[in-house]
Amino acid sequence: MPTLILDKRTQLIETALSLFYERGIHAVGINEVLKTSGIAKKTLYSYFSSKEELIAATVEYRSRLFLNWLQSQIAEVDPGRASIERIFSSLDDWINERVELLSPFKGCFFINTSAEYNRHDCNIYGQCRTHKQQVCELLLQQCRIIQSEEKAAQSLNTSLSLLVEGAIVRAHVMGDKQAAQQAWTTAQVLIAAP
Amino acid sequence: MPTLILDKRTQLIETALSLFYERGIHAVGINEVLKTSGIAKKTLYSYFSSKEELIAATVEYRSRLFLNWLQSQIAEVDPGRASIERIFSSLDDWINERVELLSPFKGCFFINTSAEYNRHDCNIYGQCRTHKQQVCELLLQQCRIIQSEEKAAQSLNTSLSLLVEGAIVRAHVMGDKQAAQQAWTTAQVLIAAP
DNA sequence: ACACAAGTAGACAGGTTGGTCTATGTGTTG
DNA sequence: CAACACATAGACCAACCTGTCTACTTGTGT
Repeated sequence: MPTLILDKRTQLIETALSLFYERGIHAVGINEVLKTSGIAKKTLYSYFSSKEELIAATVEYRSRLFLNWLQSQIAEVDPGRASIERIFSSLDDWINERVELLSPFKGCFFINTSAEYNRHDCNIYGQCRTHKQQVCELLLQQCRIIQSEEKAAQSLNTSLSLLVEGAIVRAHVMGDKQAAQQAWTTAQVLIAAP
Repeated sequence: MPTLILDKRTQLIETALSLFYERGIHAVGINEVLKTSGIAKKTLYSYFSSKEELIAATVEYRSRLFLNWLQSQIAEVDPGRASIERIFSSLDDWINERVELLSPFKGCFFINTSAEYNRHDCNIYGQCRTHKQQVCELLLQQCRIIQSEEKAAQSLNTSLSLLVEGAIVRAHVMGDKQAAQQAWTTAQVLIAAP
């Protein structure tokens, strides 16, 4: 039964994600993932050839989860300015743990993972980079709508991306739970600027 | 000879910092710090009662190093706008590895460390938070000079802090080496805004 | 010359790691 | 019922972890 096969695999990934996100990847051993999920070691190693592979699958899973969630948020409002506002308000929801899917808030999983895996030839690091680029691309689409000139759109995109990343970091490291709101206040100035 | 005593201690901290910053804290064992520094295990445990204590000392050391460096950069120019510009250009120097003292660039040590130690009752996490607040305070002093109204100064301060943190993250995770320059371009809009 | 402080080298203990492997159970299918 | 794929439990291995401890070396001050 293929659904059952996927279930075990998914259970492992979800358990691993939850533990990795909460405490960091190196701090969590395979045995703890197994004990928490109630799955046998042999089963894990039938789906993943190593811990590294489980990590890669976990990062991939989180990336899809996050992008799908963000996209669904944008889909609820008009493209352009309203979507950008929604991105910041969604960020606020995430930071203040109003999104069950992403709770509890422990900063950005990809920033955190990049801290532990930052060698340029490491593909986990590459996955983190790709994820951030995808989020950035999503934002760029909205910038293009309110800035017809491509150069201006890209410039706005970068500025807004800086604010988004900054908000996540301030919220996590400094405990600034209003970071996303302040980021949006700042963003409005940039959008209004000539 | 007290200077010699300090030397061994400092050597350990500097070696640990270099390894921790490059590869993450959990990924580096005590034995590797010892082998790299050429110092005996017994000596380490005469200065620090545990790895945790060495980590704490390492975070403290990096915090002082970074703050002193940043302060010395600001001291070279006029207070106010020029100092803020200098902060962003120093950030650019750091990211692009023109500051030997801080090389090689591997993102922010405190963001990275927060990813591995994020429990609220963990004092290492507290150290990271304190460091960020100190950097922010340094920036606030400059904001106060160009914004006489306290509320406006704080608002500008937060906005600039978001850009600074965002630049560090974009540079590290996305490999955007121009992040600091773009952050400054954005900052100028905010400083000029009414 | 001798005591002493501070260093080195590294064995060792007890625990954890990632990963392999054997033995056993279970549920579906022919 | 028999065969099969898939699961579990957990022993086991070699490597590594933090931290302790013994034994030896060095340099300095009196």
